[in-house]
Amino acid sequence: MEKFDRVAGVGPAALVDGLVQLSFAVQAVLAAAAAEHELTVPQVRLLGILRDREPGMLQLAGHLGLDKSSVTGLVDRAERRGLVRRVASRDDGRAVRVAVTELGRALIDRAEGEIGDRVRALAVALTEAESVTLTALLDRMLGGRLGPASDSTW
Amino acid sequence: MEKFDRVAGVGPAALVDGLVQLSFAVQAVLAAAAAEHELTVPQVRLLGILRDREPGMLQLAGHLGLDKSSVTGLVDRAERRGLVRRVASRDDGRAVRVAVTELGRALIDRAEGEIGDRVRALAVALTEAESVTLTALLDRMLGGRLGPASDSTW
DNA sequence: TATTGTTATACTCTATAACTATA
DNA sequence: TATAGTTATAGAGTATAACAATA
Repeated sequence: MEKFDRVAGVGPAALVDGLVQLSFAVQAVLAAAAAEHELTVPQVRLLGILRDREPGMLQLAGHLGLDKSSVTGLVDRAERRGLVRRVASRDDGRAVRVAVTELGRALIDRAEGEIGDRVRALAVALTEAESVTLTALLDRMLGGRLGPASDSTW
Repeated sequence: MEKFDRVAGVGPAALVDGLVQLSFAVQAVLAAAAAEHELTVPQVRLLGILRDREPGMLQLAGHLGLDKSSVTGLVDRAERRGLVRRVASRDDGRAVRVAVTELGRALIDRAEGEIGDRVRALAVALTEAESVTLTALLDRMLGGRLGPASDSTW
């Protein structure tokens, strides 16, 4: 006991604080980078998922962790802007699949580039070795979900 | 070059991905813990700031990074629930200060306890040494803002 | 009956612009 | 005039409950 009390910024409380503060910093960067392309964070997530998928509304809701009715609105707004389109399923008259348009794909590519730049900038204070260490720790915390960039969905 | 291509989950892209994924994980935990006490994340931030301050609306807007009109709404909803109250300033007839009530203080204490537990749980996969390393890296990224827990504001 | 998706409704959060009251 | 705060308005995002159409 008394293992941490003497050093400010160390110990379980500082870890919680750091994780929370960092999450706000990352989200702020995400929102700002998205806004630069007239997107919101949920819209970026939506388009990111659609980059290599053409899911139904329920699958989309599952990916996003949202209610299906929320996804209806999200897709409505994206469709109104020409970023995605609903495609009627041939085998199931009730179902639709959601596909990204060329416009949407171009937009998400640019937005994610900007997001990458800005998030990377959060780590400029770290040496390359520290970045590698951090990446490994994040991977452990996320249960090894940090795979090849291709299926980075968040 | 070709420094990273061979190992999945390492390299700048994996770092960006990890930071983004972690930020979503932390925010989800925050929202869930807050909801358990019928709070939202912005309400938790508000009450957290008021734990050791009694700021005016503009100062509050500064702390939260929001427009003053947004803060009006935030404080309105908290006041309606009896969590905060507006106190008229004696020296300036235009100004109000916002103070947390006993009810609000009790609520934020419980909510932050739960948040601490749940955020800590995100790091269970790490050894104690790794946690210390991670905390130090977070501190570096945040520009040394991880001080004693007392002024943890986010 | 069960499933897929939309609609109706309601709320929180946020911003911009215009306004009130005081300084 | 400048400042502190509110109001009016608008829009995104989210959920719950009820509904329509198809399976």
